[in-house]
Amino acid sequence: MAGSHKPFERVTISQVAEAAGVSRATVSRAFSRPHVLKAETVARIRAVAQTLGYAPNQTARALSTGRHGNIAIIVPDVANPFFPPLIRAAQEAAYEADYCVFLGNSDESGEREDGLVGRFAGQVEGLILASSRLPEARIRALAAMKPLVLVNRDVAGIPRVLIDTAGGAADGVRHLVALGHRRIVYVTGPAASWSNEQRRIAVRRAAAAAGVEMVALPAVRPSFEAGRKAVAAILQSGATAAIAFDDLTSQGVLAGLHERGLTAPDSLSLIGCDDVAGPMTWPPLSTISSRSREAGEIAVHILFDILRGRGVSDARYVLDTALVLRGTCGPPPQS
Amino acid sequence: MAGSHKPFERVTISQVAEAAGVSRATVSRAFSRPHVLKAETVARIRAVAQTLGYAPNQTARALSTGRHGNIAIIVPDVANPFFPPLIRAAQEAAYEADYCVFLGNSDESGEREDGLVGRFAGQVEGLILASSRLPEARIRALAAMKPLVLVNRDVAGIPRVLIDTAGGAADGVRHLVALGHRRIVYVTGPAASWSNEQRRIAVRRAAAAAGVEMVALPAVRPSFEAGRKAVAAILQSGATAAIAFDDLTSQGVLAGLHERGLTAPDSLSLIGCDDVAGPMTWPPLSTISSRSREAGEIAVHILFDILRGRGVSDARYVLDTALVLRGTCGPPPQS
DNA sequence: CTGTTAGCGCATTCAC
DNA sequence: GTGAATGCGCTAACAG
Repeated sequence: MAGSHKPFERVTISQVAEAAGVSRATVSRAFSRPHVLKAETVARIRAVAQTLGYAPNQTARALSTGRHGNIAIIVPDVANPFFPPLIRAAQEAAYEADYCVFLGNSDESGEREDGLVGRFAGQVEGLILASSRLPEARIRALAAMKPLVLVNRDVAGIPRVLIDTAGGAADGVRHLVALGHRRIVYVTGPAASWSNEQRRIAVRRAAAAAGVEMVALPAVRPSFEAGRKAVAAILQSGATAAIAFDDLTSQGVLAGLHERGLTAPDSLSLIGCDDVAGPMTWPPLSTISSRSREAGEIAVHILFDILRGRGVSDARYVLDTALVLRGTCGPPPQS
Repeated sequence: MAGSHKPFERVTISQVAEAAGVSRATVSRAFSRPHVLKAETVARIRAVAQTLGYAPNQTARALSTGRHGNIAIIVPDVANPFFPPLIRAAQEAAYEADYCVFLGNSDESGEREDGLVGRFAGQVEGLILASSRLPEARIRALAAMKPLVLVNRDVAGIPRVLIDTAGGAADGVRHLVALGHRRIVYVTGPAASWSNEQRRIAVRRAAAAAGVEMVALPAVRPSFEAGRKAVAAILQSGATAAIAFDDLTSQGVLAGLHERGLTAPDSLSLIGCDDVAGPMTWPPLSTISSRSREAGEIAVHILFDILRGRGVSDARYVLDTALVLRGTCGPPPQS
C-alpha cells in the first residue's frame, strides 16, 4: 500500500537515493531534468519514489533555484461576482503551466493590498493586481521589484489588461437618450477605482454630447446594499434613467424600486455593468458586457511572458465591451 | 529613499549582518524572536535592514523551520456563488493570523483536486477541502500526511464543518405539502457531492413521511444552464413543485419557466438552496439558508487549532439551516 | 545577551 | 551518464 507513511513527515531525496542505489544528484535529475539521464534509470528511480511516496519539495527547490512556481492574484473583493470568473480563469491558466496561485482579498483597501503584496513577495515569481486600490507611485515601486500585471488599472509602463467599459457606457447613454431620457444618473463606484473613473467620464461625455443632463451619485462601495440605498437619491434627482457602476449595485437599485412598489423600466430605466446578473434578475437587467474571465486568463499569460524573459515591459491589452439590452430600459414615464 | 534597489534582487541577512556589525544569527533573531535581544540592538538592526531594503525570505525560513505560513483551500468551482463568501472569509481569517492562502479550483474533478493537493502539499501547513470530490479513502490518506479540514464532507475522524441543509430541505418539503403539493421533484447536484446526498435523502424521507411522491431529476453539474435544461423534465414529470440542489440551478429553472411563458409559483413552486440569489431573482427565490461565510471562517480556525498542536483530531462542526420563504412557493395550479 | 556551528532539501557546478 | 561537493537564506541548538 502506497500511503502508509508516518504522519506529517515527508520523504526526501536522500531516502529515494539510498533505496534506488544512486546518488542524490541522480534522483534530483530524474525529476528536474529527466532527459539527461538514461531512460532506464529515470524509470527505476521514479518507481522507487512512487512506492516511497516521494514528491519534490517545492520550498527547497525554490530556495535553490529562485523559481517558486507560484504567482499571486489580489482582488478588492472575492465575493463581488465580477472577480470569481477572473480568479478562476487565472487559476486554470496557472495550473496548466504548473504554477500555484495565492489569493489575496484587499477588502477595497490600499493598505491591505500593500500588506498582502509584502507577504506574497518572497514566495512568488509575479503578481496580478486586479482593480488595484494602490496609488500609482506605489504600483510603480512594486513593479520595479517584482513582475507585475495590472487588471483594470491603467498605469503607463506597467503591463496591464483593461476592460474598456467606456464604449459600452457611452452606448448606454445614447440608447437612453434615443428613448427620450433627458436626465441620467450615474451611480458611482469606489473612488480609487479606475473602472469607475472610466465609466463616469464616458457617461458624462456622452451625456454632454447628446445635450442631456448627467448627475453623479455616490454609492461608496459597490454592493447590493449600496444600490438599494441609492434609490431614494435617484428618484429625488428627477432623473428618469440610471447607469450604475456595476450589476451588483443595479440589483440593489432594482430591489429598492420593488420595495417602493415601483419597477424598471416603467418608473426608471436602468443599465448595469459587468453582465454578471445575466437573466437572473427581474426584469432581466440591461447591462454593459464584461469579460473578466478573459481578462484573468490574459493577465496570467502576459505575466508568464514576462517571466520567460520576453521584453513585455509595456503591454496594454484592451478588451472591448458592448451594451447588452435586456428588459430594464424603456421610454421615460409620462409623469 | 528606501525603494532604490536593483530590480528583482533581494538583500540577504548576511548583508544586514555585515552592515550592522553583528552576526547573521543576531539579525535573524531581530526579526523572528526580537524579545531575546537587547531592545537597542533590535532597533539598530531593524534600522539598517530598513535602509538596505531587507525583508526576511519566507522560502528560506520555511525550509529551515518547516513552517511555511501558508494554507491552501480547494473548491470545486470558484465561480459558483456559494464559494466566494467562504473563500473570502477563509482568506480574511488567515490574514489575521499572518498566513497566506493558496486557492485551487478542482473544476468538479477529483483527479484535478488530487493534483492540486500534490502541488500545495510541499508549501503549506494545512489544507481546507471544500465540497471535496475525492473518494473517502483518498481523503483519509491525505489527512494522514497533512492537517486537513473538510467543509461539507462528512468523513469520520477527519475534522469537518458541515452545513446541515437536510433540516431546511425537510422543512421545505413539509411547507410544500402543507400548500397542497403531492408530487415533488428534486433537481440533483453532482453525484460526488455530500451536500447533494444529504438533500436528496432529506427530501425523500420527508416526502415519504408526508405520504407524497418524490422524483429525482439529474442536473449533472450545478449551473444556471443545468437548471434551465431541467425544466422540460420537471414539467413532464407531472410534479407541481421542485426543490433544486442550489440557487444557481434554481435560477436556471426560473429562466426556463419564463421562456415558456410560465412563472413561479403559479405554474411551479420552487425552492433553491444556499441563499446566494438573495432577493435578486424574480420572483424572489424561496430557498434554504446557507452559511458558507461562517463555514470558511470556522474551517480556518479549526485548522489553526490543529496546527497549534491541540488534539482536534475529530471535530465535527455542524451549522444549522432554515427555510427562507420568499416568493416562489404557493399552492399547486388547479389544472 | 550574542557568536559559532550545522543543517533544512534540493539544484547545480565540476570531475570521473 | 553519473557521483561528489558546494551553496541557496535562514533558524536552531550549543557555547560563551
